[in-house]
Amino acid sequence: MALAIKVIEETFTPRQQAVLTAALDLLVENGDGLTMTAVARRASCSKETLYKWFGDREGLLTATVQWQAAKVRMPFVDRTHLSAKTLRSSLEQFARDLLTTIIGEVSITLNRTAVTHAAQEKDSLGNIVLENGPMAIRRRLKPILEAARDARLLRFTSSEEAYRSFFGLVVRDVQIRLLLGDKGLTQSNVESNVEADVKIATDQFLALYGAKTNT
Amino acid sequence: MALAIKVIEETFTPRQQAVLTAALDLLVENGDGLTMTAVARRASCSKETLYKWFGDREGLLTATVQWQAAKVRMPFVDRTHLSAKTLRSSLEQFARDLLTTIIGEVSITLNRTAVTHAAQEKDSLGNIVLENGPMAIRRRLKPILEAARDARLLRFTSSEEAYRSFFGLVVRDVQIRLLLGDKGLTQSNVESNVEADVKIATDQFLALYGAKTNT
DNA sequence: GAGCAGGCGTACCGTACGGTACGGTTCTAG
DNA sequence: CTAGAACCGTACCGTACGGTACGCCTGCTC
Repeated sequence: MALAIKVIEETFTPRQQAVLTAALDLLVENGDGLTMTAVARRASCSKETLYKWFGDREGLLTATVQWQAAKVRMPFVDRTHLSAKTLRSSLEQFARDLLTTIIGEVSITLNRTAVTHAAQEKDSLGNIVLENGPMAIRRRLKPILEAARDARLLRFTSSEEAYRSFFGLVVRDVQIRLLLGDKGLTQSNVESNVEADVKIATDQFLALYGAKTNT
Repeated sequence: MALAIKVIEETFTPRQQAVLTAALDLLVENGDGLTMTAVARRASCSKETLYKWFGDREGLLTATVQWQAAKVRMPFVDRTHLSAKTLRSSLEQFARDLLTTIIGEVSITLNRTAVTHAAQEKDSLGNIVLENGPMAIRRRLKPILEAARDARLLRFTSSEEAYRSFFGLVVRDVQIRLLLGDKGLTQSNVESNVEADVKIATDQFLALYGAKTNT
């Protein structure tokens, strides 16, 4: 809980951000096998500086993931006047953002790195990614859903369940396949289908949870 | 393609299977950081034997994942006489198997290992997991769906789309959260909800794709 | 200009681990 | 009984990498 708030406070000097960018680039290129030496060389700084700024490799990695993950910004959705139409477009917006984020190379890298670390009892990176990924969306989406329910546009008993259904309908098997390196799922391949998938997912979600007047 | 067939052929002596079991145990315990020395010690064999049998670390890992992933067996579903009732129970069975597999410690470990390797341009493990996970389910489920469509029990244009919706409705955000080490999602926590989730997912899928007579 | 802080580059250290070599032991074949 | 294969245990080698130390340069302050 303190984490999400802390992230926003966390500020880095431009030079430090340049270092983090280099680290992220290497992460995208070589996966978790990034070397302190490599980062130092890429960022044209000394290893000593890296250790001074970030403590150790883990710290550098955490800073990189944190800094990058916090960049994922969800667009603000107008909640004041909800209609069937604005609700649909809001949902589509959410679906679109979720999908485009998930299929991005940076997101894939961050998720892979976090998964790798979760396999070693180090769940800090996993928590960061969770907090800035699924949980962030959940925090944003649930109020909308509940407002829509109050406005009799949606029907459900548990907003948690509704959120998770939405997530599933949007993400499907795309994320896990990308994480596993499925070559049948190139980025451009998925990208070109985003709009259609967004439409389908939204339609399906509304079919399941929309009040009768919605189609 | 040749891979899926090869897997079945692949046979290991009991002794070798004991070694693979040891390797899997260490994988579950320590994540991908398993050491050849550790495997040798755990399995009471010499490193030289490991290298003789599996070539190198990569080979041992591949053999372990392959051997374990192939153990995931989907129950056979009767396709001969489909009714609304048998269709529903088949779908529930699929959902149940998918969920229980995904939340298992072994599955989590295998997926994490494969994801880790996919981050290093080594996608062989990812392919194995994909082939024995999502793809295996898809291969099994799609014929059922198509048979159900022919029997006027389901309605869809693309069986691929229908399958992916089913997958999404069942898995939702459970797998990615487990892979990321979400502590709010303990195994027992999820386990106790499997039946309820299976029911919900099946209901939702039938609501979306069932012919009108189905509820 | 002297002193000093920040930071670059490089050399260095220790260790962990993949991979190999080798001696000793058990089992099987003939 | 002997030869040899299979395999265990362990010692060993080379390297890669995390982390530290140090020399040097730059720029800033008084």
